Amino acid sequence: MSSSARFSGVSIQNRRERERAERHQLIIDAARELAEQEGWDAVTTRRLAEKVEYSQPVLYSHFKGKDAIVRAVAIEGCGVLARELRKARSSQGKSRLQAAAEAYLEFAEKRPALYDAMFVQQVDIPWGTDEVPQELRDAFGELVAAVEPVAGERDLETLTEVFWSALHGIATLTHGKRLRPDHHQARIDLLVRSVQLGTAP
Amino acid sequence: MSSSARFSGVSIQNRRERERAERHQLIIDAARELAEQEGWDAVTTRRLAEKVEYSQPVLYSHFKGKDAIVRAVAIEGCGVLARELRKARSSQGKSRLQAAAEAYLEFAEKRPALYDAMFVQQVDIPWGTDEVPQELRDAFGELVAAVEPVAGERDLETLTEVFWSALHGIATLTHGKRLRPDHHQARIDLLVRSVQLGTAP
DNA sequence: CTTGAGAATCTAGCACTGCTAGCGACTAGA
DNA sequence: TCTAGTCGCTAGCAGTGCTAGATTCTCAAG
Repeated sequence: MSSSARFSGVSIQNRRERERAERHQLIIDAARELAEQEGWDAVTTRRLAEKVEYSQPVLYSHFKGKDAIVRAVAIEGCGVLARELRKARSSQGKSRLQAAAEAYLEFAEKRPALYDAMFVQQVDIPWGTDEVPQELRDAFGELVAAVEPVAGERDLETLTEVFWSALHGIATLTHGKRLRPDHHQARIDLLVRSVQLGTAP
Repeated sequence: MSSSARFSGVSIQNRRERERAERHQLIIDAARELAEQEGWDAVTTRRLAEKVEYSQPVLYSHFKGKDAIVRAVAIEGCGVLARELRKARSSQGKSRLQAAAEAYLEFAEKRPALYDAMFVQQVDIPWGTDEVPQELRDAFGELVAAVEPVAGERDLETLTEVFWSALHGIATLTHGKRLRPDHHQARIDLLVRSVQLGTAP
């Protein structure tokens, strides 16, 4: 085998891998778009395959199953949420806590399908001691950073979990039309004030 | 038609209606049991029909579809939750708020399938201006009653919504293994304290 | 007691789901 | 040019929710 032939082979292999990675991303994007346009019920392997213009089995050469595709969308979504929360850090005229709460709930409201994949559908993303995806760490880290200034003597991580739970509860119950649509801002203000109040004076 | 014949006819009709009502309840109970034992994924129309020892179409003579069965289970579940919260009212040694929070989360943890039907799966139970089932009113009413003593000058219903959201968030995130299993009690205490703190001194 | 109308129930099937075995075409290296 | 081996496709399986149409059963009237 000549050196040029070997080089050519490697190059072709590289191109193949690149194309494969692109198609991998194409599937994730198509799934997210389909879900955002028509809901997760519309995301069937057949429709997804049609959207990416391949046959169904191709999906299974990239992902172990439909769940794995949803999981990939969810993890990307965590990255988006983390960036949104980071942007909110620098919003003027309100506390970090308030800004984070509003940014979080705005994300949940504007991208309900994405939010659903991330936190409502149980897609067993590793969360405990396992290898937690960086996107998740980032998102939770942003919440910790928002809570930190008001934690006072209270345990930071526990307080963040409670704050997050309240936001998550508001997000899902609002989406399910279980809370009065007006009073949305009042709930946010009340929550933020409650979390702030424990600060040591 | 003789008078006795008419009476007999009415009686038979009554018996029929009674048997029909019993079977209606049998279906709901079977669905709940199946869900609690093996999860909602296992609740298929076929397995449910087998469990009640009728064919599938019988289910559809009682309910418009599978969703309606889940909804019936969910509404009954709200009744159960309401009673649990009511029981917690009279627990000694802790505030009403604390007792309600613990009772709510214990219910969610001990009957995850039932909780899922009630508040996670979106089964569009009427909630807004429509005819809201009494069971739902009762359950939310119990939460309002628990929050009322500490509301102070804050809007009672809004504060209850926030409190409920936090409980719901903790319940679902705990179930999805998103929160640290130890620290459960710490989260409850922190939440209760935060909600209490706003009370006018 | 027989009979026939009407209700109650079941069988069988549809269109869909996630997923996969196995075939055929195409590619790349000898 | 020939031959491995990869690649993607067709076709199919077992399952889903749901329903049309046949069948069985019930019960009052004759």
